[in-house]
Amino acid sequence: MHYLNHQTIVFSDVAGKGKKQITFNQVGLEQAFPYACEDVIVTQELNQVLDGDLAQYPKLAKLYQTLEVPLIEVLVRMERNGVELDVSALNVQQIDIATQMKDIESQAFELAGDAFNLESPKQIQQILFSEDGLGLEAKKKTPKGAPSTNEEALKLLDHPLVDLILSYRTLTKLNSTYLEALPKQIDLKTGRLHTSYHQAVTATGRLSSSNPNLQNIPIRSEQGARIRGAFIANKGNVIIAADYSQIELRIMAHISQDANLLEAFNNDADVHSATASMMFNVPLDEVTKDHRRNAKAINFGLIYGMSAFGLAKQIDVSRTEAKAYIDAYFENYPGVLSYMDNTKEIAKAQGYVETVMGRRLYLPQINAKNKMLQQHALRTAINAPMQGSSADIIKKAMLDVYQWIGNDNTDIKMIMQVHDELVFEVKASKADEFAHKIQTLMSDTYPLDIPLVVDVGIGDSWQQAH
DNA sequence: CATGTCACG
DNA sequence: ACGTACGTGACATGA
Repeated sequence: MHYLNHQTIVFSDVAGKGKKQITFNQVGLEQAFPYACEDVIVTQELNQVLDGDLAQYPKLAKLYQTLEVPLIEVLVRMERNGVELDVSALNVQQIDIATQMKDIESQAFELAGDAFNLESPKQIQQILFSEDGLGLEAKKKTPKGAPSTNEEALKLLDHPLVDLILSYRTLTKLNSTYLEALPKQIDLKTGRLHTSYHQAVTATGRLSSSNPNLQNIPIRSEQGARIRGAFIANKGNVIIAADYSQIELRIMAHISQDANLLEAFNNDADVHSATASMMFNVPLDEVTKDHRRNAKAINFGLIYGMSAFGLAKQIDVSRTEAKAYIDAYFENYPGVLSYMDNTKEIAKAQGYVETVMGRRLYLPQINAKNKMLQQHALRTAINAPMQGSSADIIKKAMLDVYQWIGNDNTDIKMIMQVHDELVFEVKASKADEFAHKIQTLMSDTYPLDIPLVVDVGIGDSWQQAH
């Protein structure tokens, strides 16, 4: 509509939608024919228009032609490879979890004095906050103004029921999103799980993954790690997982050229400890866990374009203290401060920011009069070059690794990408050799002038690789 | 279909 | 007075 002033027939027009949707092979020819032909024609006409537009931006055209277009083949290969799932392990875990859920449920009903749906925020809200219920004081509201029952809000309450609710939530989340859903999505022909990667969804240049989303497989909790452990290699093979260490902070060091940050990475230091040592003015061997935890929160905050408020909330200190931490940081990393300021100025002046490979993110709200919208755009301006450059670099690595692997290699397959991590299924007897080669290819620092560290793990499950 | 919540990097 | 650290996708509820 925008480029061709033409309204296309959409898929739901010919196949219906929702539960009543039919598959395309059930659509009659008289309907399928114009839809399918129009798709081809429109694609070709769009290509002409967009190719012309892109030619106005030589740097972007090059990024498109040398990075994004060649990557398509790699993504296709990865989608078709798929990954094997240990369904019986998931079934065993599901029985465990079902037992725990029943247990929690009966305890919760007893405390509440009545049965209720533990998965309904509305009912939880009634139980906890209404006069008929426990009459607790709600500390937080949802965007719509209702009392919030999310984890952050519930942790502020002092009542045994909230722990039960939170535990129940964790279990149902894992059960419905992974334990129940994943086995159903196994392809009957290949016996494996095949995701779809989306190359043109995110604002920053990252990929996304859906049906199923293989980029949010649990890892952080114990039960979660057990689910990840059910992603296995085919018989005779092992999983190799290779991930970039602190890639976004390294990119920040590269772009800002801050002397202290560069030095930390050039010496292969533990960056959070190094930050803590500088900020709190203590020798490296006197950095406590608390120092390091706070420094780590600051480092993450920097990547996200933090405010004193946001940092305060994250590490549970007053806004004044948070502000003091931020000031201490910038005193020691002045290059980072000027980078942040420069980025915001550039964003305001040109209306977009760039990654290391020249990918652009346009920020139409950057000069908005509505301060909230503008501030959001400013934070995005800070974050996008780091998140986006990281995406550039791993995409480049995927091309390099794929070129080495070749299209039809049965000894090694690239099977997943999780933003800063590549996962492979490799012949067990060649695991060490391949791990080393992958590490070498991914460690190529182009276009950064700072070392990139790649952690490589070999195991017979994805879990063991971590 | 909107809302709330929560899984990941 | 409100909202407030980036980017995603999936699920259940309930209108």
